Amino acid sequence: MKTMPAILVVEDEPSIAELIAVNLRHNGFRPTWAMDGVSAQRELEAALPDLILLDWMLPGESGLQLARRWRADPRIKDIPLIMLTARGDEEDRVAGLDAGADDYMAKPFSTKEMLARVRAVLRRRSPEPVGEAIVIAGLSIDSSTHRTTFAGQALKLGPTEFKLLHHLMANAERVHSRGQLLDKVWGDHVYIEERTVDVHIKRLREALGAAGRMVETVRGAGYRLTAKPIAATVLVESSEG
Amino acid sequence: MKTMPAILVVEDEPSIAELIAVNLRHNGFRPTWAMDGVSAQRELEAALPDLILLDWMLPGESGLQLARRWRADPRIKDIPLIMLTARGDEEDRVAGLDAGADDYMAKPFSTKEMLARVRAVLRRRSPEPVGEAIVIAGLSIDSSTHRTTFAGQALKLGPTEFKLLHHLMANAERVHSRGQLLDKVWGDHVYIEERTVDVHIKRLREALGAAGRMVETVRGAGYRLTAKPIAATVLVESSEG
DNA sequence: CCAAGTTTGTCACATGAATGTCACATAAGA
DNA sequence: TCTTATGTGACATTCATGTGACAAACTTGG
Repeated sequence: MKTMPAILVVEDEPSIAELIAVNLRHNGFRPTWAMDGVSAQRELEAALPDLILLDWMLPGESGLQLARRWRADPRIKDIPLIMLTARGDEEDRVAGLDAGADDYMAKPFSTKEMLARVRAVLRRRSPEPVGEAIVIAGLSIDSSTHRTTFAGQALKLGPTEFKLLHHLMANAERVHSRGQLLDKVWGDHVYIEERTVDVHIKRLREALGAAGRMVETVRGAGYRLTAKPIAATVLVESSEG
Repeated sequence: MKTMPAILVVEDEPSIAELIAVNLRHNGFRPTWAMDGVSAQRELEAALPDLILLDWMLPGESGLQLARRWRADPRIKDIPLIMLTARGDEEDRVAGLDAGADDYMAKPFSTKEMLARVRAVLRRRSPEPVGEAIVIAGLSIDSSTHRTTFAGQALKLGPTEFKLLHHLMANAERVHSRGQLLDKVWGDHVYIEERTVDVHIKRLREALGAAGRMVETVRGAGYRLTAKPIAATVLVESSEG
């Protein structure tokens, strides 16, 4: 999960809303809560979420009416929508789908089911980008096949080493501070010791074998992947300007 | 699909059928026409289309009955099916989707809508060639005869394992996340646990016997079918002193 | 319509890989 | 030499995956 998707939960029953929100938050989502159509509308004006969970029965304007209205709004109509209803009535289901819902859940539902449906709908709306292979000085990394080779020889990398190498190769020759690497490879919101990067750099070098020398340390600055590592003892005294 | 997708139109009203066929032909499809269940069946025996447009009201066997029957036929059940109905009756819609239709269109519909739905369903449902055998490293799968062999030996696969293997072989060497497999193998309107994929991978490996090693686990990413499994992994003993 | 067999999705548990952190070793710079 | 930055081995813990069991759904053959 790259970023935490924002999810607007429109549900008048506080206990249910809380249950949903807690579970969403606990699984990498950013839930916001509206208890009726008016406040939901206000939330939508403030910021567009990645997905809407909409209760069928609401005080004031019904969920169905809300869905219909939103589907007519160009800004909102492309946001995935999952309907929640107390009854498993088939007619409701059809009406909900007709109103533009992407999916439908009958209460009571399990936490797992909710998460599965939320993830499925999000997945469907945003197909994962297909990565291309990057090749630098005989070292090749391919994110679609998830394979790494050096001089035709397959290399075995762990998930983190793979992401780390991919980032370094996608931005070769550039120096990355430990903090930048943590943000880009691990993710924005993680709290991890910066020294941990060192350990993974070591593991990466180890896994790369002979190509490990391409991962250079820039003392005081961070790490860099370069096509032409300092192999020979030709020390360049001149200060690069 | 590089070639023009074949579409079987089952519709008793000649004027409507003609309208549909003309529009399809005009937009890069190869329509064939059947005016009732019997001739539709005959068409299907002759050649399997890439998609079926099925009218709800037919003389003789109803569209619903036909759909149910076809969904029970291993050869036909994987062909995308769009139901056409005169009225926008909600119960009909549910019944149609229950019978295994991939989509549903209420007459009258616009040409644009029809083409959009046809394209959407094709895009979703058949990124893989149907009817051709795929052979990779002695492992062969034939979707037209629904047969699988390894080194000439027939293998017995369950329906899900068959689809799973077919998708993996049609996109060999590529890594598929559990979510992607759920979308592509199980279908869009299904919501199941991601871990269920693991179980079916296990069953597939079991059924494949010696070829099971071709199904590789990519930790943290998903699964992949490869022609060259890690048989003789040359581990580089890093004795860097 | 029933009964037997098959397939399917889910769970609970086992297992081994991957991860993050520390302590200490080593190298670089002043 | 002293100080600081980085390399590295070890280790506890977490996490992803493998796997057997099981009930429900479905299929098949009467």
